[in-house]
Amino acid sequence: MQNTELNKKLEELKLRCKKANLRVTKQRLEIYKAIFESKAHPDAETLYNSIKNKVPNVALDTVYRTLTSLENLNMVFRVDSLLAKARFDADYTPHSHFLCTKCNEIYDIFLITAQDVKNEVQKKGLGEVVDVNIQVRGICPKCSGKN
Amino acid sequence: MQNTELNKKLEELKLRCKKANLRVTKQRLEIYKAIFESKAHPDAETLYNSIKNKVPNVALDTVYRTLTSLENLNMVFRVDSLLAKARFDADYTPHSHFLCTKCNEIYDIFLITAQDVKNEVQKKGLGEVVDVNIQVRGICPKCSGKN
DNA sequence: TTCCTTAATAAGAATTATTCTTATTAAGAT
DNA sequence: ATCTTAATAAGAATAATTCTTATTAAGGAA
Repeated sequence: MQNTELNKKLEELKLRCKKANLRVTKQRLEIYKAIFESKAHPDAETLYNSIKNKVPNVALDTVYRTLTSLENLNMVFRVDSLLAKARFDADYTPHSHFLCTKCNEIYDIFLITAQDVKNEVQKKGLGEVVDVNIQVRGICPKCSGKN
Repeated sequence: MQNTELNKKLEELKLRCKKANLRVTKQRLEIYKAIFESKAHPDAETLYNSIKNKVPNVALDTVYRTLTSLENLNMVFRVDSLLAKARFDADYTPHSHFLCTKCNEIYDIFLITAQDVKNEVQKKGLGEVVDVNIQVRGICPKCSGKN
């Protein structure tokens, strides 16, 4: 059996939909799959284009609505990108983002933990932490030297 | 003599304008002053309203253009806020942001250093770091308990 | 000071990401 | 198989930001 990881996630998504009284639609599943399978932290329009073949006349608006519902189900999250378009990630393993200011690619960085930040903020009573976003902007190795 | 800190900054701004062949305009100075004096990480429209009395018929577009030029001069930076509107900060002392998801206020947190993150990324050769943004989202003490 | 070049501005149109409106479709409970 | 209503497609609307153009003014030169 292939794609065990993805299938597990899809089952989890279905479960959470049911718990939240949301219907399991082809659009929700396909959009989730597209995010899960991409390493590029895609934006709404990219996702829209990548599912068009599977859901022929899907509307861009549906992608936006679905992204919001997936976000509420904690199946994906919005990457704070300083770019015009919102971008999304389905990978909840603790990591941070390196955003290349030349090519706009977002790379995952797995050596810095947001958990320490969370603990510290919580400990000092600064507020109730929902999530921590550590984002590094810079020039990626591929782009350094260019232009 | 009052506002020594602000005056120093304004002199620095003038200096950087000259170096970059940018003209020192009343609009640039007033917009910078408004950001410097605010602790609220204001957005473009807020700044627009707060300088209207000093620059009566300033255009919102000028605020946007000026913010970009101040950003290029490294006099202000964009706070990555996950909100629709971009928000700005003139405080370059190392700090992070706590964004309250209820009231949308952005609080400065001075106990986490982005420098360590920068060093680590650079050391591992992941890229050339321009800036690090550590952002915590959550509920601030004022808002917890509400609703 | 006055003149000159041109960067910066004001005004408003245009653009673009995102959200809303409405009629239609289909998920899933009965 | 039927029914209720959440989710959808289509396209209009909204709102943040940027662009276009004519005008103004910063600041260097005369």
